[in-house]
Amino acid sequence: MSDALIRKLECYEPLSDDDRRWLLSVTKRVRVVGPHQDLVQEGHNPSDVQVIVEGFAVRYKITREGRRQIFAYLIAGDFCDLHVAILKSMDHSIGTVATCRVATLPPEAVSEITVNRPALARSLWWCSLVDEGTLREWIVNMGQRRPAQRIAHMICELNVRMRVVNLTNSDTFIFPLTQAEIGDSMGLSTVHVNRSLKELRQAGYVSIRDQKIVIPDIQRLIEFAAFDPAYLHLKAQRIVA
Amino acid sequence: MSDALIRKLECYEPLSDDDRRWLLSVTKRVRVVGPHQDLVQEGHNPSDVQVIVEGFAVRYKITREGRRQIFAYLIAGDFCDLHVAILKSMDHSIGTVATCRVATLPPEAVSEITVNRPALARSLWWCSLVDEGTLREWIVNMGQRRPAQRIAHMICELNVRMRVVNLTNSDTFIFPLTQAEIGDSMGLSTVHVNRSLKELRQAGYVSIRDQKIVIPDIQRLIEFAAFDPAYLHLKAQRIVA
DNA sequence: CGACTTTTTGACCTAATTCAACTAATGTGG
DNA sequence: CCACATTAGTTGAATTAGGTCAAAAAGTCG
Repeated sequence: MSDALIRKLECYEPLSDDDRRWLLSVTKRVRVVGPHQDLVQEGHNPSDVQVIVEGFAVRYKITREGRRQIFAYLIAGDFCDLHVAILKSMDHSIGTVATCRVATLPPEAVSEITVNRPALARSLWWCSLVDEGTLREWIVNMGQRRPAQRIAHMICELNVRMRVVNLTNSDTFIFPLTQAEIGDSMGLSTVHVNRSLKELRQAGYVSIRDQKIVIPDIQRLIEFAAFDPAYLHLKAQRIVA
Repeated sequence: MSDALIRKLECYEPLSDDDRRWLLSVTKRVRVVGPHQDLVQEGHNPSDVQVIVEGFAVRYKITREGRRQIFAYLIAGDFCDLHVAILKSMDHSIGTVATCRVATLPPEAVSEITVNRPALARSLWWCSLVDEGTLREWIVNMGQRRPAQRIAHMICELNVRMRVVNLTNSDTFIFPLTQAEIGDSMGLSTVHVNRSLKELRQAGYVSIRDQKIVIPDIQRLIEFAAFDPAYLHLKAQRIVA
């Protein structure tokens, strides 16, 4: 279960047995957080670093006008707040969508990494650079792609990330967002998300049913979405598609 | 001139005299790059880290369909490619807009920082976290704000950043982007940028003329744009507005 | 079962794009 | 320095993509 993080990190560089063991031990204690709960809130300053072990969460911000923008999806193996050591306060919130199991690394674990485990530190740095690349691609998506293509692109990305942590090997995975939440992610109205999904479904690109995404032909979807996974910076090409 | 970087870093934490001197010496040699040149290209893997000393550049990506999305503005004191040490290849390009003076840090300088200058390393980490926050806010901007507000928000942000590096103290600064380039930044057509700018100008919020932005009343603009600079994580509040 | 949320659909409307023309600026070579 | 070429900004009109509103259908959960 909690080896998602390890699987992910090893897409960058193999870990030593010792680092692997240490990570397992330090992420062993998890708590369960129900759906639609905040893991961290904007303005707060958590002292611990949280890692999603299982479930689905999102990074989001609420504007003064009360509109919500979601700008990242967090799945097993993803860090919530690596920034903690440097920044004084969160500039956005993180909320669960589905029930999550969350591990908590105390500040000592973080300093253990930075001081004594340089290989791990490099891997975490890689994570945060990939997150940054993912944000950039998100912007490209919102700015330059038509709605259906936009959703398709997001699905292609998630499919790759799910494969990395072994949550799919057949282009089918759990996706608990509502259409309203997809809309808040992509800057679209709920109604238009619904119509775009219908378009995708009717064209045979994807279907979302019972909180599950099914991609009948991933190559066709990649083509349609103009998806190029370079920004995920995976070493292992086999994972991509 | 080249103290822009120092000014910026000191928004996070004061530097030691030694670090300050070292930074000055290492960013002393600059080259001049004309307008509309790439400083780094997608897919390439530069070995040096570049810092903008003067001028204006953008991070961008071209989609398969040939559409350009700009997702970051680089001004004096900004790093081009801190990722170099970790990632094998750039997932986007950086191009000048106006003529730039660019300093180049060789790989040795980077390892000097990570190995012997932990305070500097922390400051650079802070830079990269702020960049990340800026990307998130960019997404909020594109997804949730109306065009005129979106442009206004971008201007508020730039105004703060310009003040940090001493490129304005009177809410007036050089802004060399064309309306087409603003459009590519914000996901808007050129025509609509033009109309939104007209709206902003007529309402007395901002005017862009001769490559210069003038903000008559920054508080009014901040209010209109719903701008909250928390995501820039500046220690010195006086800088904000 | 009944309350509630989510999905789906239709009708209407507005915001934003596209197309096209024109003006204003900027730059270039003779 | 001027004539010409090129790029950038401005405006109007037509079109369309996407949003809003409203209501029904389907699914979820106590």
